[in-house]
Amino acid sequence: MVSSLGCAKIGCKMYDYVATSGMSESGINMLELSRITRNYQRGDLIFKQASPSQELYCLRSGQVLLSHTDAFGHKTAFRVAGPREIIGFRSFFGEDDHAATAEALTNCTICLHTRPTINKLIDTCPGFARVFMRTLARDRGPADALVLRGQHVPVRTRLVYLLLIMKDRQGVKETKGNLSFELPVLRRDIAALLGARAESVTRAISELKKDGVVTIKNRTVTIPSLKRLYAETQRGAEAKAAS
Amino acid sequence: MVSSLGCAKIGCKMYDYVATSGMSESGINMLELSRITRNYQRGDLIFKQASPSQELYCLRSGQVLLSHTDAFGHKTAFRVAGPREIIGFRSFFGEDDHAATAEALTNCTICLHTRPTINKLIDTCPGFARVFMRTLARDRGPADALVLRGQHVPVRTRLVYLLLIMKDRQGVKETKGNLSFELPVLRRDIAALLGARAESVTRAISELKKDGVVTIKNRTVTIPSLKRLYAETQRGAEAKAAS
DNA sequence: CGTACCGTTGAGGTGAGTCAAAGTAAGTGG
DNA sequence: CCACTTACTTTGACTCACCTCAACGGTACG
Repeated sequence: MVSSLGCAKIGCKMYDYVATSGMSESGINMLELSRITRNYQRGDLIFKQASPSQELYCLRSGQVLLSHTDAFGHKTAFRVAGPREIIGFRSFFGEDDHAATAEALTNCTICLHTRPTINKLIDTCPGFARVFMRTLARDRGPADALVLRGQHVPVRTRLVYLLLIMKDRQGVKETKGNLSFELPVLRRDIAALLGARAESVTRAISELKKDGVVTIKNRTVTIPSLKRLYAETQRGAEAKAAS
Repeated sequence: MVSSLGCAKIGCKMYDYVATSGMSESGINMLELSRITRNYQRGDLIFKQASPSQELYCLRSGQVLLSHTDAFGHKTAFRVAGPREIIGFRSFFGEDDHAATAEALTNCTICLHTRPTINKLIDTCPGFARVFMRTLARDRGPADALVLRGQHVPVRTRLVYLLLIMKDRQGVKETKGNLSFELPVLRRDIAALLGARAESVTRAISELKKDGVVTIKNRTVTIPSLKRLYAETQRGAEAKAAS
């Protein structure tokens, strides 16, 4: 079993929420008492699309891929969650079955919080509800990657956007002027995030490499010039102002 | 000026929320006192992308198109709101600038609710917060139309989905076995909803007509067989089960 | 009767999907 | 340590749905 350190000690998001919502010790104790900690192996399903949503999941370590499979059997990924992020909240508060599948990209440790506890927290502290409303409102859910999936933007550009997002989420190393970081996902997952096929991702990668914008070797991304990467973003964007 | 009937009398959504959240008269009075009613003409902007979000808008009559314009100047519509629907709540609770533009498709009457009132309602009644959290969680926002914009689904099929959604939202008439209803939007808006171009929509429409699935003349949609229309939905969906 | 907007139709180009096959990396068991 | 399996990645050839551009028809309104 995992260490029994409290949420406070490990910098858990739920703890932050309870704390910033101006709640006393009692709220934190409530969380601690009902918290369930689980470990997942790489590849494990944390929850599955269309299964009932019972808990709120709070990542302590590891990475999780959230994806949605439509009626046509097409898988679209819309979020990569990391430590200190909460997942499953949309279905939880929507009181709906899970709209997405969560899969462990790496080994993960996750805290589960049950409905009675969360409801009690909401009832006793309006601030807590307010913080969560903010989270819900800001999370675009499957739309998070709206840019990433707009058909009018070429795969190459969408990939660049994704890299810029990933860069800020993953640990970035700097070696002799080059930034580099590790991708937490496979080609096929990148494809799912971009709404493209793995082959197209490969082609976009080799194009970007050819043009010296970024190099992606296996899981390692190397950026010679961040400026150059940002410039890529503007490709074909002579921004015809909207009506 | 518009009639001063209370929200209760006109079946306003906000009133429902306050009522079902088990709140007393006081909550409803609070709403009534601070409510501002406005009229908009067809084509008017109700709020604009990137402008600060100050109020919650509750439609009393008319139809509103919600759309988002990306950095490339591409407009994507993601929702058509009608009477008794609330708009602008995502930015309101996200405490962000508006992520979308709301435009009146027809003449509209809309109630505005200000932040202090809403906050007070949340603070005094956890049930009210809970109801709104449910709304926020269930609203996919710009992703609502995820199916409608999946590139892997042909425009023709996406259009059929849209028609099925519209059918349930608009008043449907039945004349000698044929269902028919009015589209509240222009071709260009349909295109924005589908993530396609107006020309492609036209082509899809004429194809569907040729195959006798639906007829769309100007704004009037005629459906000879609902069964046939649903069947259209399955086009090319030999559902290769996802991995 | 012109202006303006919407809708339709046609011709042409292309980005990305599909299919198929070869190359590479990683784990397993003898 | 090496064959063998399995999974992931890359490359190439082909096809097609949709975009783009451009012209034309229809309807409303001054």
